[in-house]
Amino acid sequence: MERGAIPTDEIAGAVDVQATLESGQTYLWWRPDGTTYETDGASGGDAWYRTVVDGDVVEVRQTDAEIEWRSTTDADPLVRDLLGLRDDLYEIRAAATGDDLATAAWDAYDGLRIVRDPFFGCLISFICSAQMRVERIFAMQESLREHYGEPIEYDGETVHAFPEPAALAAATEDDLRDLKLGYRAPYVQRTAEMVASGELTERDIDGRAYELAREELTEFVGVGDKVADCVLLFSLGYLEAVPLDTWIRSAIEDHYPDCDRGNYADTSRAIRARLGPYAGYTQTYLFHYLRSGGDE
DNA sequence: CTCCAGGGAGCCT
DNA sequence: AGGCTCCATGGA
Repeated sequence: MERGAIPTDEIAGAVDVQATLESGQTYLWWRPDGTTYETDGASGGDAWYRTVVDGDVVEVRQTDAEIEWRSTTDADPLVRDLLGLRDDLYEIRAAATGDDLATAAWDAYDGLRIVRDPFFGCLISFICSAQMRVERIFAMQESLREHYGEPIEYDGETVHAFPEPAALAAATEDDLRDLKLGYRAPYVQRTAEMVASGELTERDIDGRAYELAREELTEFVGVGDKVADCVLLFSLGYLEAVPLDTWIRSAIEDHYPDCDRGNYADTSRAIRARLGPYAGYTQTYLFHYLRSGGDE
């Protein structure tokens, strides 16, 4: 096992690992100590978090002046990527053009960064997110890992990676329904099949102009505009992407009513124009802030 | 009991 | 393009 630490003062802007990993933007990290998000939220400040990327286990925790990591590999560059530590939060916040609500959200969770999840895991987890509570989305991904993920021996225990596309493609709809995926089961199976067969993959999407990339993503089964935006924002680094979910729609209704243009594409353009070039960043702060009851 | 959760597909006009 | 309706599951 390799270990290392990234001094926080090397990072442009604040870092808050707990806010980053528990704000509902990624479902691919978990606490290896078994404590859960939400219920033990206040105690997660110095907890370890674990994920698996390309067969390597990666663990991080935040201490006073460092982001500490342990891994099966030299994970320093990987951790910087995964947690958005390369984002210049000073610049990003300076470019944010919201209102009092946006300012309050940024102030409340300073240091929350946009993650860069691996593409396939991000895609599947957000397909699962449809009409589902945050806590249960975590549970569904854990179930997928335990049943279909490659086992890795690590520090005396067995850790399961997120399933490979071929593994989920080989599952049947009924298999996945048994894992309580509900009507999302066939979406997950068919999308996994598309990736596994090469019909549509990350390479066909990453790098394309934002709106084209979003449209392309909706070719996956179970992926509409909202889930596509989540993948663009939380995996591929399209920081302008604003997932229009129930929470941000409510915020638009209350705080930016003129941005509601009646359809997804036009409302998206209007809210992006309102929030600035890193609109997805502000959206994620708003989502976490509103969902945590900060607007009360 | 009803209502709802980080929506999307299928079908209709 | 825009407007239904249905879709599983579990907690409030």
